[in-house]
Amino acid sequence: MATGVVARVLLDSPLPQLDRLFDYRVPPALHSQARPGVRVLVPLRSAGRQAKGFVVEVVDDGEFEGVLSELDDVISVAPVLHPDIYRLIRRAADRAAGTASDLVRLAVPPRQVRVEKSWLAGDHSRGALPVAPTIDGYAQHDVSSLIRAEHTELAGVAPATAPGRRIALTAIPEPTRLQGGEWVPSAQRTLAQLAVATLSAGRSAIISVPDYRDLDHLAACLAELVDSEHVSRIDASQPPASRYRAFLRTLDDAPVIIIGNRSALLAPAPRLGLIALWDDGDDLHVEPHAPGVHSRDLALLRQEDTGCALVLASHARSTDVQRLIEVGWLSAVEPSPRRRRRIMPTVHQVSAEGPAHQARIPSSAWKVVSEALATGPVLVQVARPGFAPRVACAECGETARCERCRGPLALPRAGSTPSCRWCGSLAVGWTCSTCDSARWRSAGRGSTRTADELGRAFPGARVIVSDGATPVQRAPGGRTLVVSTRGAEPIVPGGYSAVLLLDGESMLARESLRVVEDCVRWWCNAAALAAPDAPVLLVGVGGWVATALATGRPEDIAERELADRRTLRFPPAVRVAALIGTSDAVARAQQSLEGLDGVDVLGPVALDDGRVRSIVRLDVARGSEVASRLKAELVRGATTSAPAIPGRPPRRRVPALRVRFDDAEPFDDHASPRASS
DNA sequence: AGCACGCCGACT
DNA sequence: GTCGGCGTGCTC
Repeated sequence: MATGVVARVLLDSPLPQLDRLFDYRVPPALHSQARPGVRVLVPLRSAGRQAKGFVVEVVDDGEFEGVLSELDDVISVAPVLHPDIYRLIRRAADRAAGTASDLVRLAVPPRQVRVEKSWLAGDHSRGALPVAPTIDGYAQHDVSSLIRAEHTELAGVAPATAPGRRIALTAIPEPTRLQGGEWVPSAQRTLAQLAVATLSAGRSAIISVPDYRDLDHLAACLAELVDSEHVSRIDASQPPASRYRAFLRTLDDAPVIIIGNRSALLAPAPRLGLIALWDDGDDLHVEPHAPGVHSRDLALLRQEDTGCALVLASHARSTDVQRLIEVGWLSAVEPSPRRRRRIMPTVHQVSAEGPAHQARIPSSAWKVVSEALATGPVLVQVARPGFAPRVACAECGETARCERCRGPLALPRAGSTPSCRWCGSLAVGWTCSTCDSARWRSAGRGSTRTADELGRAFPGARVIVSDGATPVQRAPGGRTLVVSTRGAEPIVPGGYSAVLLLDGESMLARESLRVVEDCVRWWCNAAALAAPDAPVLLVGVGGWVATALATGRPEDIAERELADRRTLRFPPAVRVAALIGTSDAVARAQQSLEGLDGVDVLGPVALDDGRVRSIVRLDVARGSEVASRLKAELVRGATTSAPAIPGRPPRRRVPALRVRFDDAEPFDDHASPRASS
């Protein structure tokens, strides 16, 4: 039916039953302002009740057959939800049985009126684009074709079929020096060069990295290649005003380099030419809020939408990337000439006596470290922060547990009172629950205890401790031992003269689906901070993993891990969806999936809060079907309240059903009492 | 979320 | 015969 100008509006509401477009008539006074992307105010259900929303499209003819209400107002003419971004968000939400508005929250930062006004009034012209830099360390035909391919796309090559435009890039495993003297990981410089090359071709680039240290390195690399007016930094840590300003800048017509973490992938980049993702195996790439999308998925979807180039770069390949390579979606690109970092396994044969014995360092490693210390700093990677990661009863040897919450106790520093790793409470007057003894002893070694021991083993060396709570950004050169927990390793000028990966055994002992690939990633990332020919030693790990590392072929590990997961039907060989809720709701959700090929369900198992959990495993090809059926169950669960049992529970406040896609945690099999939160 | 509609029990 | 309880369902 002809209804005049109609705005199709996405409501700003987390309710799954409102997660679709609503049609509103646009009154003539608002015709010029009600453009796609603007924030609007609309009536909902009854006059007087208003909801906020975003205009997704403006059409002459709505789809809705009934009587249309009128748009109440246009909040601002800034087109903050770009139609391309809406489409991306819609696809990402549908893949994960989530709502579009959950993702809009990530994509569009909270409005800042002053910032917006000055942007609307401002001048959006930019200076000249930079010239294309060379991309160091890679064969020109490998990487430059990424950028050049953009022009063939304009000539009409179908984006999804053009070959060689989606690559898994193995990063150069060594630090590099910028002109200003600052040292950064080579990987960050490569990504910056790729982005600037893209910009010089008149196209935007997005680079997403997991943490703020990567982001700072990236910003430093870009600073010497391109004027800051061409760079926009999108991350949630900045103050609201600058965050909104950086976001609005990506709405301009001029191409821009967008750097940031997860939400950078949802920034509206004009003429997008490149998406690059650093270290996709890092779980900081998983959005903690519902529906928990992974940056890698956003990158893949957006690449498909736009036909831009895609680079997934890392030192150690994730099984997810391995899968994409094996199905032919990505092609692997290596530095040229090949730079392989060999990580040498060291038999855990502790010296019989002397300071190395005290520090529990194998004698061969002790020799390497003492020699390396003469030429520069040495990195020692350990598994855990603090002094002792575990406290045990001195009588019976049982792990000491918190008397309040049963969490394990740890010793934050030498001589301190043990405290609970879960609730943090101090274990004053602790007694063993097994044998009633009041005496405890520390067990295991954390970063500070290792540092103490190493300081004694290598007299005269300066010892620096870096961990997640107090990370050290840069350590000085010279005779320095840097003891660091994984992920907190500082970069040093010229690279470390040796790297010692000390707690391989205990890191691998963790019960998790992804232990092996996580450990390999941590080790390879630490190894990449070493000087080019410096020795890298791994203590306490043998077998096929050690062989692959010793030959400098970590991708063999990804390949084998993926093969194992295929036989076991574990992710990423299949997708998974966790169903959590009342046993009724979970059972109904399972029923809704009956009759689908390539779908099986594990569970339900009871959780400790009375709810149950099932794990749905599905072939990758079944994704949209399973997600849409589960979404329908979520809508039903939110719409109809559960059949009230005449017994106890009168009204439930928690949602009856929660669905979470592609979360490996259910397979991790560590029954932590915190799982309920 | 809010808010209206409707069906059932207790009231003037 | 009618008032109002809250369970049920819809929102352009």
